[in-house]
Amino acid sequence: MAGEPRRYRELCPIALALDVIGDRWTLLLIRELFAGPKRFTDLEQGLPGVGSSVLATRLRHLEQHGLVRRRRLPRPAPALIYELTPRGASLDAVVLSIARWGAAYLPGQQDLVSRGRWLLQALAATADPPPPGLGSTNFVLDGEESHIRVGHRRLAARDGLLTDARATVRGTVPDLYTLATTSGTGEPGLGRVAVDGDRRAAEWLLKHLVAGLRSAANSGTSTKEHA
Amino acid sequence: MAGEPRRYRELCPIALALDVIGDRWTLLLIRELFAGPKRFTDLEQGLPGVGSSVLATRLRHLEQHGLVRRRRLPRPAPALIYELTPRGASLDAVVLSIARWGAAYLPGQQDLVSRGRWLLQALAATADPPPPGLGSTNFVLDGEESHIRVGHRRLAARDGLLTDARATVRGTVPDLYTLATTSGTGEPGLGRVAVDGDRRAAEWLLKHLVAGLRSAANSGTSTKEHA
DNA sequence: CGGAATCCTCTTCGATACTG
DNA sequence: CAGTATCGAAGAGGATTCCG
Repeated sequence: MAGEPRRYRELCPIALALDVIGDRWTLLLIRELFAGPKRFTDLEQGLPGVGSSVLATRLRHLEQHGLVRRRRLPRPAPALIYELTPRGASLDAVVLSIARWGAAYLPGQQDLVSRGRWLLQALAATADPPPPGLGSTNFVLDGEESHIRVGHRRLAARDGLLTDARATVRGTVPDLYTLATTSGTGEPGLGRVAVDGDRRAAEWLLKHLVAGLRSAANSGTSTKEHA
Repeated sequence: MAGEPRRYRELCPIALALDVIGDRWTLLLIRELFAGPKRFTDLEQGLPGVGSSVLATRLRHLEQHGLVRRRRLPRPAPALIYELTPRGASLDAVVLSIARWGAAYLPGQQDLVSRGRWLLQALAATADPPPPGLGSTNFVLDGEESHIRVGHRRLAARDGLLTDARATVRGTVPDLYTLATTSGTGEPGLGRVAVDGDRRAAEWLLKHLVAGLRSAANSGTSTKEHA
């Protein structure tokens, strides 16, 4: 029995929004679903520390509010998956603005759980609109497969590999993190990551991504905070 | 003793952002500060139900992270006020995107606490960039003074009255709420609100505001949710 | 094996009371 | 006015158990 969930009861769009997406774990759960449909267990893996009970409660809440849909996959994959509805996907502006604001905290972090795709989502969120000719690229980071798709006006990071990617970048998450957050003098090139396929295309994409992240991280008025 | 605040400990800009602004009440507190500097007691009034202990904890947290600054006002006003730092003010994109997304929930609400300025913030957040010639306007709603300033590319709602406003709109919050959310056939005019000063200017501004709110509320894929 | 419900402990919240 | 102290209630975190 969850009882009535806590609400603000204010006639204010921010308060009404937070009644739906303001609970702990909710926006991170939505971050996971922006990377593609997920099973319950996938979500547990993508939200370290969440606890199955809280996750089930959040999923039910989001389903009731029409942000998430539960769907049974047809054969040959007898799995129950969760995915964003159009209303849920319309949170992209919210998720992007939070990711851009939070990018200022990315450099210099230690002792945090890391996932390749989180870093790719950060890079995609902070990137400028792609110049013509920039190509979608696959990534295998710490053995985890994901990709960055180059769309019309923005980049998007999702799970899995594309069949039509221009190149595949391989390495560890620390490798890419170092490449992205270390302000080497001039152009550090690829650092320790390796490339299959069109190396030029991968270099160009990475350069575009790193420039965007640095710009977002610096526009944070570089407050180092936390006495 | 608060102990260590709970953190996600993920190398992800969204998780790092939510470690700072994700706690209950925090974004609503920031909403209040976007309307101008506030004393502790003002904030309590603007956050019905918060409890002074939680408010003090949130303010300390935001101060430590460099989003909020505490300042002692000089004579003749021996008051301690809280205000946003530049880093705190850089949350405007986050607050705006949440307000726009949440605007879909505004129509048809009942039994909620209402404040004139919250509604003005909602209208300012969802409004399109102002056309040239649109003028700043004062509002007195349920006796509470606030205003909407017409800026370069956006509107902003704050507390208090401007000395150089084009007009003053007077009425109750339900009056303005009805005017804003009731899709009357064609143009409902001013409804029950009254205008001092340039009536044409006030009508134009209100028309602009209402159009923006309706557009934002409808782009929400009108899911009525919550069984 | 995936998808939870249950149980237990700990933290946080909300409300009231109290203090410099 | 600007908070701190306190306390019952609600929520989160973690492990285990259950069910199809």
